[in-house]
Amino acid sequence: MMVDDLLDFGLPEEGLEIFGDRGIEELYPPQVDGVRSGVLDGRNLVLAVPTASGKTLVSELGILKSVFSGGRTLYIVPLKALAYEKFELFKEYERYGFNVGVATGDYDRSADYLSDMDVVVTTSEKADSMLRLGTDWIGDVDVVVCDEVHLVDSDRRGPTLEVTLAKLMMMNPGAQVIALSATISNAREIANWLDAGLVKSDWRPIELKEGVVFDDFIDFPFDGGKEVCSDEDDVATSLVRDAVLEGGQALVFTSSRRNSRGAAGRIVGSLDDLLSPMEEDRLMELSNDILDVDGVTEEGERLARYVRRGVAFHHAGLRNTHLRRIEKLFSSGDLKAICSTPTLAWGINLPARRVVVRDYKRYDPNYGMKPIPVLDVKQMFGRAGRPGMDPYGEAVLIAKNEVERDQLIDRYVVGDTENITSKLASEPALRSHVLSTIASGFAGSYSELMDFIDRTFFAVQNRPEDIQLLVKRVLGFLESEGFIEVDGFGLGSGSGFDATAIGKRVSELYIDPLSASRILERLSGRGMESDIEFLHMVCETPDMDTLYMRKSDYSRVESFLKENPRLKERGEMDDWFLSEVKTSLLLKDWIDEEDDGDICDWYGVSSGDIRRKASTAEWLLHSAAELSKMSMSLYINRLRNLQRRMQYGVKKELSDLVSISGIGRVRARELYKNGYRTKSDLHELIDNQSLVREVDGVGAKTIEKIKRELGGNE
DNA sequence: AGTGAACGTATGTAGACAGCATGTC
DNA sequence: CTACATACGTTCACT
Repeated sequence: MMVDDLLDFGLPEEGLEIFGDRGIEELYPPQVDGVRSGVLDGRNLVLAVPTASGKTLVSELGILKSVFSGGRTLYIVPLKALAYEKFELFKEYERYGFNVGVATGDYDRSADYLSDMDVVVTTSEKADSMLRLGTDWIGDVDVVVCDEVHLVDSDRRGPTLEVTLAKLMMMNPGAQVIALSATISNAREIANWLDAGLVKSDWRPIELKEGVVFDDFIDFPFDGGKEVCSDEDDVATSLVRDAVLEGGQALVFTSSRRNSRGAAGRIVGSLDDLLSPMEEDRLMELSNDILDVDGVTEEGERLARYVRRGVAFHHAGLRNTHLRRIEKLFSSGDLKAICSTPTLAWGINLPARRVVVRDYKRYDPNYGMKPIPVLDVKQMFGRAGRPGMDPYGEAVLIAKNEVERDQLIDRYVVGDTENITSKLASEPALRSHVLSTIASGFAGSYSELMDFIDRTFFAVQNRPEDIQLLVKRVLGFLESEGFIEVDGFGLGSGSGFDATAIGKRVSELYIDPLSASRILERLSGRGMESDIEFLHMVCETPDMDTLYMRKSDYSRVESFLKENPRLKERGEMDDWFLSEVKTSLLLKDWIDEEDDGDICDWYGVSSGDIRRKASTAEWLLHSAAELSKMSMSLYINRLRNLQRRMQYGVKKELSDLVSISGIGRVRARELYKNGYRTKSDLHELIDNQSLVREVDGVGAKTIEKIKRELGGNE
């Protein structure tokens, strides 16, 4: 089917232009199936097809059809980075007078602003949050697109996705639902849930050879085999060099951050003779950019050193700027190889000629090393082959012997993916979503609550009765904590309920009700004195992921506790408590302006981890301050103060300086050292440019920026 | 004494969403 | 039901 033919199916003519501009003439087979299943007639659709086989376009057919007749679309994705990526894509529509917006936790726009948008791209949590806040326009949506629906399978985030979809469908009964999924075996079940047609296909726009390597030979069960040119003693390195020799790039997936650095370290050097002088010059430049952002930590320095030679590692501990930069450098072809933890498999599309899954096992504290799900490996495999650039893609696992090779082929190449299952029956998920369902008025009684649960994916796979016991327990918890009020005596099927003011606020703040109850308990207690006690309050909350206790951490943490008996009283001396304390100490060092490199060394974390922990802490400190306000606690100012320091990682005395854009913890400290302690002190600096040189890290450009900001404000 | 291969042992382990008010180095 | 790769320390042969 050609794009032009879509007119017959009801696509507005302008839609043709959009696709035409992208150079699309003919539809892929799964896309044709989507059309035949009625995307353009507003029918619900589940599209279970491999990555990069044109899923987005099918959803766009529904979106364009709707939007051209005055409709509104909500497009839900699992990652912030994906939200921005889709946002950029849909911006093309603005040419036709449509408004496109993004809403994520850190790129937030007012509900008012978003209500003028025809297409809003958002994460599932942000969508959930907007529902909790009672955002008006969300009840006026005509198309709901859910990208990567198979993530309802995820323990932590799946429940949010299914609850949010269920609510959106209840609020917008007439809306078209388009769900995009990886090829999962029980896609039919998802389709049943969403009352949708199903298109399932393994078709790919570019040939993908999947296989297993052993003894310098890749066995592609469906595509013969291939000798690997192995002049390296490390298999992964040989595979990478081999791919680069053929003019391609390679992605190597590893099971841990350390392994990703290690694998990259072994590849570095094996590509030197394959880089042109021009490429070397460019890489040198890019490497220096990386040092500019983070030249302080050992890891940042190492990353820069590797990038100089065409290789990078990639994992969630790196700073966001580094991650985005590495991704960009790989798609531009400057980098030849990336060694990555599973982040890259689920993030933005970053195709490579060859994908090497070096580690197919991942550590699980309950079991030891455990083979990862087939879906995860398929997701990594799916990154092989750049459409239009590579003749084909190759994806391989590495085996250490023949037996393992055959096992790997059976399981990961020939085998089916696992079924996905609802994780809604997990207590942490349930207490949060039950509260929000009540607080936002979706359910005012037990029977309404169960009616709602009946609309979730959980109810498709289980009898709702199976969740009742758990729901009752959760309701009991919410009532006893004062987050909801229940009519009458006891919980019966006839009982009605409503959220209390504080329960409503907890739901809006988007924190786990258990976090809220812990915080409220601390705030009502007597005499919190030192910063560390507030920081620990935040770290003992289930919303904070605490740090792992290394052997070498015990002495440090235990001796701190010895000097702080008040803190020591708060818990048993078990690993759980100690890791809370360790995390609190990291946060304390952050707001005491300790050096990045030192913090990384002391706590065994990466530089991006510090910021991620700090930002979670800031959110929780903000929530604590809000709860404090409602419960008349004495600590509001204290919490606000800490929140502010947490945001920038500074001591109190810098808070004035740091509020100026362009000035962060480092520059603020430099300015302070040079006698500029407040905004008004800075006017002197601006008026007397010759003094600028005295302050490290503050150049003419920054001064210019400060000038503009201060001039505007005063 | 210095170097370094070869072997033994201790160690640590993936990811990333949310509020709020505006902008890192 | 199910533990790996790696960094670091020690030993010992050889210059």
